[in-house]
Amino acid sequence: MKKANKILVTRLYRYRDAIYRMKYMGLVKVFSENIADAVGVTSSQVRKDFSLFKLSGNKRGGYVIDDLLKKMNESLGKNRTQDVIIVGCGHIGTALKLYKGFEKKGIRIVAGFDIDESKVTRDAKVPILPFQELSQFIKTKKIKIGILAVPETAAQQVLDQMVQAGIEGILNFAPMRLSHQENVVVNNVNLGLELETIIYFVGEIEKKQYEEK
Amino acid sequence: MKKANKILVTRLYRYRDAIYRMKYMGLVKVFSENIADAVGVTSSQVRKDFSLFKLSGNKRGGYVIDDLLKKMNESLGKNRTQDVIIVGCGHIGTALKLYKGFEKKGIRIVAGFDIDESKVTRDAKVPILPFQELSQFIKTKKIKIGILAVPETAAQQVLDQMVQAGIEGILNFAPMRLSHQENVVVNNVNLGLELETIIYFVGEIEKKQYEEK
DNA sequence: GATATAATGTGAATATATTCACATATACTA
DNA sequence: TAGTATATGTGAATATATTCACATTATATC
Repeated sequence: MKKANKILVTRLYRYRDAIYRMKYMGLVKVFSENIADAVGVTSSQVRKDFSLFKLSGNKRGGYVIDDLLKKMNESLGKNRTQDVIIVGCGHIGTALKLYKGFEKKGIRIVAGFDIDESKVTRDAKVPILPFQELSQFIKTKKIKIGILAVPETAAQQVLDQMVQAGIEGILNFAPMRLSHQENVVVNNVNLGLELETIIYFVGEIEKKQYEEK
Repeated sequence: MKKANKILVTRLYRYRDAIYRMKYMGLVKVFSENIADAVGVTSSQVRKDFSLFKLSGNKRGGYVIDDLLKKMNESLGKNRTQDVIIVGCGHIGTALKLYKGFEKKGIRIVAGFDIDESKVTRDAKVPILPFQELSQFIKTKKIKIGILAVPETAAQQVLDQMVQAGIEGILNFAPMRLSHQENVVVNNVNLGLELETIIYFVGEIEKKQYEEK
């Protein structure tokens, strides 16, 4: 388990998801090649990644799924549910608040926050609270992870406030890089950028196909 | 403009966004270091990337923003708006349908599709149409790009159908790798995975800080 | 106009990531 | 139980990506 860089860790979570899917299909054993196929990498990549994370199997026998998942869960952490808040309850924030995919990963959205008082719903199962209560909530409930889904113009300021209150990891949907100390983890989801690059490469492929004719 | 790999192209779009922001702030000239700071890379990375894309400036003088943007737009394409459809109008699909950030990038959502007939809204500005009309719509309107926001279990099948009808680029929100021919471009947005990796690295940082004490 | 300064542009050097290839161990077969 | 086939695990080799460093040249100054 050497330098655990982001790309490596991301792949390991992908492997785990794929292996869970295989388990639910009834499989008991897997080979590195099965995992590789499911995730779209080479089998030696899988074995090398496993090696770096001290995940071992049986020579000739592949990996016993239950054992492997147990070890992966130890390394990657799946012991307890993580409480997460959403800051900004516009379209994206609200969609994430209702997104069903987090639960099975042990991620629980515990509250939303919005500056628009008319959006406040204190009694909902997952309440939306006024923005003024954000810092206090983070401190009191010791929230460490937040989703940032506010308008671009407010994003940096809100991030600073969240970090100030104790947030240590942020998933940012504002389409720009936000500055932060290096002891804060920030992942960015930039939807416009994702589409733009798709459009670019579709154009390149079409260009190439045209040239081939 | 050699091997235009994804990571390089993505950075270039980021540079462009940052440069537009600087332009709107009233700047006329930029240096590689300004761009680097805005995007969070080194200045030599910026210059190297520019070099690969045949984007040049003036020695000692930096880059004239308007000239640079013109050249970037030629390389990266921003001549015409791109029509995009959304398949699956659940929480995420609907949020994307309403997302304001696409427009300024020349991306126009022209329709949503859903298997649930009760969601159909033919007369809306951006209509939601029944899933049965998807293939015909793609063919008739020559749609090339689609956002896939259907449940995990349906994703592969729907992707195949979209590609069959003529889609060449897909932004996939289902949390798994989908198989496709290599002349189809697929980008994945895996929200659970993003949060998981944040949680992982927050844990690592906390562990490290604990050990330091 | 001459000189000093500062930024680009890019090969070369370095760092990082992936793949190769094979010794090793284990499961299966007969 | 001996023999064979096959998958792992990992150093070494390769490929890819980033950074260095400096020659070059435009701008600013005097």
